[in-house]
Amino acid sequence: MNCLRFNLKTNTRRPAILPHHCANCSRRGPRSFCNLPATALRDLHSIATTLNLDAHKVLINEGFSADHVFVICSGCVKLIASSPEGRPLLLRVAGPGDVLGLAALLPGALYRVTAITLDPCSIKSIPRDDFIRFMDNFIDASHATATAMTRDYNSAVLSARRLALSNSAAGKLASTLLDWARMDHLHDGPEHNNLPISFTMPLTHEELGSMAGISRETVTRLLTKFRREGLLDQTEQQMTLHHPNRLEAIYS
Amino acid sequence: MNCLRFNLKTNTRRPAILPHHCANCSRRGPRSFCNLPATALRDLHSIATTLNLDAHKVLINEGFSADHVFVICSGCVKLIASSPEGRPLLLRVAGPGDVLGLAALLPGALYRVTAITLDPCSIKSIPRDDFIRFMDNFIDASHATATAMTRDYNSAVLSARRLALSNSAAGKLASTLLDWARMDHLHDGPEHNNLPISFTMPLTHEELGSMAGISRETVTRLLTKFRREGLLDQTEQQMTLHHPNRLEAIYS
DNA sequence: CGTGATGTTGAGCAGCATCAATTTCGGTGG
DNA sequence: CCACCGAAATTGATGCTGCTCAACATCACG
Repeated sequence: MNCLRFNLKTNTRRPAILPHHCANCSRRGPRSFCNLPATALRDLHSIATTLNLDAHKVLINEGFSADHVFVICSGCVKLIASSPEGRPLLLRVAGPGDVLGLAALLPGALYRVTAITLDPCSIKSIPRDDFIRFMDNFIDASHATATAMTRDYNSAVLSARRLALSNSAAGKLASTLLDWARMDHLHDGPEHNNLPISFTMPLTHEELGSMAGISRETVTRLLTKFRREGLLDQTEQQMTLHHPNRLEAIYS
Repeated sequence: MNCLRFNLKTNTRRPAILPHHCANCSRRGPRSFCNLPATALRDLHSIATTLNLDAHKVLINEGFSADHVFVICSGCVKLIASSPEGRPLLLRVAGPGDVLGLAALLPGALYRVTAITLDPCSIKSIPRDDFIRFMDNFIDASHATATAMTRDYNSAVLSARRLALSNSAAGKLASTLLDWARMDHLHDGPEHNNLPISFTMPLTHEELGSMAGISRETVTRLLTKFRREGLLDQTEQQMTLHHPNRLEAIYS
């Protein structure tokens, strides 16, 4: 299998970062936090600082005082919960339009996760107090924040469920892949169809393992097993699940 | 060991439910959602319906359309994420002052967890639209909601971490107990002391197991092992952790 | 005193983590 | 252009942990 990480570095799907005004942003999708009225966008732009980060840089450090909120303009960021002794747990991968660091809304709170860029990123950074004022001024903004927090919460619940529900490694990996696929295709039609799903998989086996709660070697073994059984295919970073239903049915 | 569940039924610590006005509520603590100015409380009271539920009743059903927000006035409610095949995962136990069903803030969202009362409960039920209007009218209410959602999120992350970080059952159970203890003592002083912690444990071994991601029998075995090693004690529903640090150090 | 839910303890087995060796592949530098 | 390097992927062998099954004890309640 090819090396995903290095393909990423030369990937041109995400173009070079051009500083731009939020009001003219073309990357904004319907599910983006920054899908807001023009007046709110102008305010948001005025209180934000743009960061341009290389790949593999630490954006948020678990345990540090939460004083900034971040909005991803471009690039991917992985969110990790860790503890001194244990291995890291990859909670989710955030993309353009996602908001990070919402724990900062609570006075005196600490960041509960670490955020690390997967590829070069353009990210807006907003001081806590300015963001709270922004929310209080624009009801749309406060609704968008609630939406973002709900998404965070749901994805954390999915993570927990994944790790607990199935006792077999195969089941954990299968539901990790399914959760991922569905996260990318929330806008699509009916949920429980059996059509093949394609999505971008920018993670290494190690990272996938820390997302499913299993070891790197087991990820390799299971992916080859799934491929042999015709359940999925992978070329470059594109992963295709051919029989979502059959993956769903794996629990032992 | 004594039977926790049945003790609970005859437990008088939580008095019989008396309908009362939110403004005069004596149960309201500093961390309660309903720790709000009098004007907001009057509005909250006017839009809410009070439910009095017996123990072991279903309050929220996973997968159903989220159209109500709930505020717990008295009693305990367990939050469960489940899936058709797997065993249930107990995410957390909510108590007085907690808010449930915040997924209802998103239009068209579904409840992602099931909520079941552990003992007789008094719970306020608020229709989605009224709650959103309430938030928009009172900035304090919208801040309190953000606080509640952050607590939900943090507790979901803790659940996920618990299940993933340690590969041994002992580690999972230990961190479950520690998380629980700390949830009850957030207001206390420094975090990393080695003083004994006492708290109420209203769960059966089965429920503890579904919280830690281990089997009922393993819970029994480990609790007796911990007790023999002097790490904890349990009389009735009171559990005392004697050496938090030593519990913390368990990872294999 | 029967019943059902819960707690306790023991024995055996399978699945997965772990360790170890090898391959593949991009990038780098001569 | 080739040799080297390091990161990631792959494959095999082995040991141990905790799940499962099973039998029994205990308790609350009707």
